[in-house]
Amino acid sequence: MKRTPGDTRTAIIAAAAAEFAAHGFDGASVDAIAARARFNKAMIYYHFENKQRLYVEILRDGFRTVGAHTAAIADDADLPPAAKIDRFIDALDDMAASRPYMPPMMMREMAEGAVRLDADSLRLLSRIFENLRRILEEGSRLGVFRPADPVLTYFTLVTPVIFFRASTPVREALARQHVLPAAQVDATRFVTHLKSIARTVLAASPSPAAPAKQKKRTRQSRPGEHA
Amino acid sequence: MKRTPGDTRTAIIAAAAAEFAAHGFDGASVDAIAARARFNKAMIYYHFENKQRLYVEILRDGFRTVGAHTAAIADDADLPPAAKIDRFIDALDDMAASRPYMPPMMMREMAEGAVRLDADSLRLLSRIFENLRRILEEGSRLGVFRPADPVLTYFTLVTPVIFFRASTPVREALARQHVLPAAQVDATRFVTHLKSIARTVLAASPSPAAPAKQKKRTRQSRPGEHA
DNA sequence: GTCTATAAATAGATAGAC
DNA sequence: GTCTATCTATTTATAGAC
Repeated sequence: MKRTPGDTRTAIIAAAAAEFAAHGFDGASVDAIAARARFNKAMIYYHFENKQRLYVEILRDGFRTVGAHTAAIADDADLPPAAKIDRFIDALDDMAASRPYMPPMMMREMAEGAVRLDADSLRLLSRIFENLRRILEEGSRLGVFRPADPVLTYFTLVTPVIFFRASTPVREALARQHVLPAAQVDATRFVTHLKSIARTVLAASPSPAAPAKQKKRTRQSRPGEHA
Repeated sequence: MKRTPGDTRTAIIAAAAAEFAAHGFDGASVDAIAARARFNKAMIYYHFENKQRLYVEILRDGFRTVGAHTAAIADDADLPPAAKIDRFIDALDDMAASRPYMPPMMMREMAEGAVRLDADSLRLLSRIFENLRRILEEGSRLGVFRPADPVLTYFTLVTPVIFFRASTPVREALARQHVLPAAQVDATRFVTHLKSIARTVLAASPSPAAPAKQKKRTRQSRPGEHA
């Protein structure tokens, strides 16, 4: 149970993230965060200015990570646009997997109009959108995507990932009550599904919806690989 | 400023819905709800057992309405499956428009694992899913839809509507900061976009995405529903 | 850096007057 | 039905010992 120096802050952040995700900003008490981190409440105020700064720091870190990740994808000169979309979706799902507290926190933050996000956090959040927009534009410029509204596309591709992962507990509860199909739908299948939708929807040509009868594309992007 | 009898309860519910949507269950104080309803806090406890019952009642009413609406759509023998999907999406968007507090409340409730929903509320919620499942099955049986996983479909079609409408304040804030395209994307366009995706994704044959030959039906809101 | 103790404000909920 | 006043628990945050 020995703690290495610098760990305290990290432990508090981890505990806070879990509490904020589960109960929201108001529902998560500083006491509960401290208890989960196995520290005293005063410790939190030693390391952080107040509850809100702690909260914002967590979100900001998440936004920054996805922002950097998706920026790298958008910048990759070797990657065709269709592959970039796949990677973009993967980047979101990777965040959700490695930071499971992010989807719930983002859902709540959207729900209350992002009132707790300062300008800096909003900028970081908007960069994710911006990176998607750039990919769409490149695809359109190269003629492989049809012109697509970035906002519409963002909400059809990004938010389902957030929602799906955030709703895992509810889906499991419904499955236990036998109101959902017993067969669990895992995130990997969902992501695959979303990618295929993205491909279909963004395709430039009046291409068919069904891949069944689809002629083999000569040498278009066939990006199945995960990040 | 005269109140007709029976209005008190309604006023409290309206105020509570707005507060819950904006601040969440824990963030919305009974005092604030009472103040918004222009009543005293004690009035709330006269009409409702406690804060949580009031909260659940609001959600339950919303679920029940969409559940009934979508059930009627699924049951409609005259409607082809593709049109039913359109109507299903409309039903969700109608709820979001007439009950703007529902999307935020649903997002928050998902985020915390629906811990406040009793079995009855969960049943009402699951009926919405069930109605979509029935439409998909019918379409598949009739050969006009490809077999589609109802859970995957639910999360690609339903959650974007919720998320999009719940995020209206944030989108507007970002637009004011000029980080989003100035041209506002309105809900109608988004719904149209979603319907076209649904059609493309669900199409059985390598058929065109265009809804060329759909019978025109006046899409009308259900009678006697909430203002 | 970490703790105990406590201040100060606010929460949900109730009693009882009218 | 509606109000004022209040009880009790919990909240964020801080002071100060070690």
